[in-house]
Amino acid sequence: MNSSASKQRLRLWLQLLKTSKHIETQLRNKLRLEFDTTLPRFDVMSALSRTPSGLKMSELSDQLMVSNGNVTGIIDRLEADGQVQRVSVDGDRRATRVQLSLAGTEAFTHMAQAHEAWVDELFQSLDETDLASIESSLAPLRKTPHD
Amino acid sequence: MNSSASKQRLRLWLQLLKTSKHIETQLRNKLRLEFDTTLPRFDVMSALSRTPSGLKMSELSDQLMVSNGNVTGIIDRLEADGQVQRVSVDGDRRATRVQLSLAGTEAFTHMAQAHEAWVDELFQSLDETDLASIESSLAPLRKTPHD
DNA sequence: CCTATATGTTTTATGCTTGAAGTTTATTTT
DNA sequence: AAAATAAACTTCAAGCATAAAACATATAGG
Repeated sequence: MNSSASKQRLRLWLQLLKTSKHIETQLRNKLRLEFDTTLPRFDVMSALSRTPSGLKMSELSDQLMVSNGNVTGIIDRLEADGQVQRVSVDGDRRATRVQLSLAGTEAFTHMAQAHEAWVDELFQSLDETDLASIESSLAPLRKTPHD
Repeated sequence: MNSSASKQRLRLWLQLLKTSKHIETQLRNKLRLEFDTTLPRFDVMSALSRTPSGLKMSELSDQLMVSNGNVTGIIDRLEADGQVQRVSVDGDRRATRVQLSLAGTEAFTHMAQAHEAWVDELFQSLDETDLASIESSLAPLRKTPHD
């Protein structure tokens, strides 16, 4: 029962969480002030922008790691605002594919540019060595142990 | 405009976020299944447990980095369940101090023990060198640049 | 076939979260 | 001391989030 390593892991987790929250807060504020939008909406649009042909609802919730019902709500609102559209998937009448509309693509292009610059600034303190080392340390954390 | 470092920072941010979300999901599930509680409730109780004399509402929202109104709601529910109690602060009738009740302290003791073990397991892949190096890299991210 | 089971999405109930506005009490300014 | 300002909470409206149930369509197995 290596209690000291255990405590240190716990402390790292709390710091990881706190850091994420801090960055999220910064980005949320900027998105609201400069583009009058929210982080969840931005995240959804970002995922969609990487696949112009669109993503199924379930693919969206997988990628964003949020529940299905959650995605339904966000897409409902984005669709009402004309930023995305639901199109039917042929060959499967259960599924829906969601894609950015023209307006959505246009809006996202501007936001993405600003967003990248904000992140760049927030992460200024890290040089390429730090980046690579943290990335490689984080990767195994996303694998569930022993299964 | 060092675009490559900028892209790498963005990628790190997305991975940081994804990692936090993954860990949070694991912990949330275990808290629900084993203790029938939620992560926000656990976080509040954890903060309170570190200061038996209690914390003011504003101290809680500072520490947890959530809004005031949010804390009000969580404390309302915890209080209704007898896990915490609001006590008045003498010398300032605006403020409230919140502290764990006897039942809350008892419940938290069990949860904290399990929680530490879960985190220890989720972070197994990191040894003390990794832990120290990540901790020191993360710290500057929580300082707002130039101010 | 046709029943069972699995998949894709939405709905429902409840709780979390935010930002802004409101209330009450303290502190500062004039 | 009165008026302005600030601080500590709570309330409110809207959106985000989850888990579980419901619904609709697909895919298998007998």
